[in-house]
Amino acid sequence: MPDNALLQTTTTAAGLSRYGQIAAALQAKIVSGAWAPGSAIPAEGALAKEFGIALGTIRQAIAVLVQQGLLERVQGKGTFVRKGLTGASLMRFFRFGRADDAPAVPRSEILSCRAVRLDKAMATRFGLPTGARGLAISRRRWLEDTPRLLESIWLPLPRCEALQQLPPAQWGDLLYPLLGSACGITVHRAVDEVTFRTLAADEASLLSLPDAHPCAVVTRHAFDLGGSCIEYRLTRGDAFAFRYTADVR
Amino acid sequence: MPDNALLQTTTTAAGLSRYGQIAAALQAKIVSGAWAPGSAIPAEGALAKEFGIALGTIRQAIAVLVQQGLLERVQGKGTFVRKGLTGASLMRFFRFGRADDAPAVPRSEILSCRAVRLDKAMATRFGLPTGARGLAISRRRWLEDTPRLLESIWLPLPRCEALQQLPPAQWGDLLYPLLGSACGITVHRAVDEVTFRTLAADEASLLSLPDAHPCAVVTRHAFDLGGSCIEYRLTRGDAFAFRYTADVR
DNA sequence: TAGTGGTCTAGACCACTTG
DNA sequence: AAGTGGTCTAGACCACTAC
Repeated sequence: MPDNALLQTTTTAAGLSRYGQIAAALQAKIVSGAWAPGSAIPAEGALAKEFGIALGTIRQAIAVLVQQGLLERVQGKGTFVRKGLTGASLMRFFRFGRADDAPAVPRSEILSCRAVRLDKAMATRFGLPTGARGLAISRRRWLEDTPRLLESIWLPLPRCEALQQLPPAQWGDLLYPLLGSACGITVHRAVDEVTFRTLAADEASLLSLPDAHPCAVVTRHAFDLGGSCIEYRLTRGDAFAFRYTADVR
Repeated sequence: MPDNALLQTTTTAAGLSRYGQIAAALQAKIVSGAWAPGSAIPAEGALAKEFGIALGTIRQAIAVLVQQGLLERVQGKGTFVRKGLTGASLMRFFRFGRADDAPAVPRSEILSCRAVRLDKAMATRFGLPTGARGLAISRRRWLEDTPRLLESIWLPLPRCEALQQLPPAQWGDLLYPLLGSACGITVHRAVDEVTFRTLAADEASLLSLPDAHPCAVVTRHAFDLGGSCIEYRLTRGDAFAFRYTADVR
């Protein structure tokens, strides 16, 4: 079918290759929720037929989204929409306890949770106007009988309204699964920045550490499937328990 | 050519797909130095003919090595063997100076350099027997007129012998390019581990910081193209200048 | 103009998973 | 046995880089 060759010329039409356009179409399906996290997408053959393209091309489009972490291929079973982050991953920065084999989920204690007005910096992160409403949460996390981490969390309020209806006692230990079930938000990506300072008096007392003790501060921006920021979090923990491994190239 | 279909059955023969085998062959060319860093490898068509396979298959093999960071494709020009790391990348952990726009290369001051016997842990890293010879280097790094980092570096000695012939004054500020030019070693990958502690008295004085000041410690294992460890490095710097960004998923 | 990698096709068979 | 993704082929044209 030599006519198809002409279609390739459309390459520059949308400023994107054919498989790029299709990848965008598939991504829209995922972001919109038409294809739910954890579910299988149609088979390659079916998609190829639907879009009127060759198998190799749809495979290339899928490869793009696999690379982005939106899809996951499983031999013989199908291609699946990836579930979001669990949120337990913050513990990767700290090694409490004696052995390094226990990346357990710390118990969460909600210290406070209230609606606030967001200042300019915070509102900008969420793509909201200054003064927009948000949820400010203060949380302490325990490992066995020791307080280990202090967290300050901000969430955009129109989107996370459902959280306010639920009593904090029913939140459980992980925020992200809760955001999924209560608010329908899938946390797909996060950017963590690590810095270092000393603890203020109130922080130190909450963590049972001496005043001015060194602490590591992890500042997290979390994003949903569409790339919008849906959480800003500040986590503080004992600097001497900090340990992180980075692979270069 | 239906006979080629039978060749696919060879898949399990070597426990590797055809493109996997070819990727391994290409990798051997790179690791052995037959294809030098920075040079172009033969064109896809030439390679396909040489191995007697289709274009798509050789492309898949090349894609594997691109993913591994060994090759780099440039549209219209060719496929090139990537040059190794420059080594300047350790500064990504620290933000000295007022603005965050100056990732300058700090000046290197060699404090000491001598041949030593490697203890068990160090020798094991280099794949050498306990007691093998190594080079122990102590280095201080300056930004403008301020000492910023303290480095302890260990290198395996049969391989890095050429360094001993060169007076440290001629080493320059970067170790990896030196390893390349003097010893023919390409540093392809490194693993950095970050922890925090306080400075010992001698360290503090060398860095013009108060005794017991908090410091970040970066422990680096560097590897050559063949995956052998060829450097162990311990870098210490002011914890309050530490800043690192990690992308999750 | 020639050479390179980038995109796309149409169809084949292989390997894995499920019923 | 049927369905899915994984591998491979043979050949076409497109887009970029050089000379």
